[in-house]
Amino acid sequence: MKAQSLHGHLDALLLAVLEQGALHGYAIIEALRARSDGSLDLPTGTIYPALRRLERAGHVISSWSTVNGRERRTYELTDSGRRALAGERDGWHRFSATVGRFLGSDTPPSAPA
Amino acid sequence: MKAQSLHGHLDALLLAVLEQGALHGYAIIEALRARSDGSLDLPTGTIYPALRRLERAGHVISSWSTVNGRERRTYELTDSGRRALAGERDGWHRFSATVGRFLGSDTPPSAPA
DNA sequence: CTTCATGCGTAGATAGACTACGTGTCGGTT
DNA sequence: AACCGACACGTAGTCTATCTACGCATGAAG
Repeated sequence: MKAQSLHGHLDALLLAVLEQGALHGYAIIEALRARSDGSLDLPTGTIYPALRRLERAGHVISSWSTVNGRERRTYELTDSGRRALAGERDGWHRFSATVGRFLGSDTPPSAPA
Repeated sequence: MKAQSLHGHLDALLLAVLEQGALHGYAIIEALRARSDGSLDLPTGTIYPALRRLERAGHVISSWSTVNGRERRTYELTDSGRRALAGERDGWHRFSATVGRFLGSDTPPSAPA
């Protein structure tokens, strides 16, 4: 999948993966890849700047730790981030409903949690 | 809605509106606005270049006509365009399913045609 | 005659993700 | 011991697609 199409929806995805628990950058990339069956294989040059944007915006906070001699920066959602996520979720639903109206809204209902 | 988020999906939308019949540029804009309840209000500077892209790609063909002393350029889907639309549709479904898996895939099923 | 809706079009700005680098550790292979 | 791949972070510059802001022209309405 062309991640090109992610334009404007990446922040929402990042907030969403962090909703289920704090992760460090590399793990976020793997989480996105895993939960999308490999469709979303985003390069570090996309993820790290995005995370810093989110941190500057106050939606996440980061903290360093050392694991196996490797420096990790772990990101965690803030309250502001949780609110932002709710907004992004809403925006996504409106967006996908609108586009779906043109391209066929029959998105096969993937099994919910 | 920020049309910003359309990035990469605009061509699909254009092909989709043309699927139901040939239209000229201005009418395409109105069709998008109408069928989206005003959510998609795209400026001419977005539409016209996009249509020319599609024409260069062979997905649409245009023809001039004069109506009420006004020059109109009417666009029509080609076979290639129809095939492209099928692909875009497929791509959209995969995309929205993937993103939906993270943001909640519960897109309310809007009534089909 | 001025203004608004219709209708086409281009040039330059802007935004957001991408490519291509660069740094360093750890573990396994040769 | 040298090397290479996985882990883990990060930045600079490019690229693509949409947007903003124009410009031109006709017809109808005030």
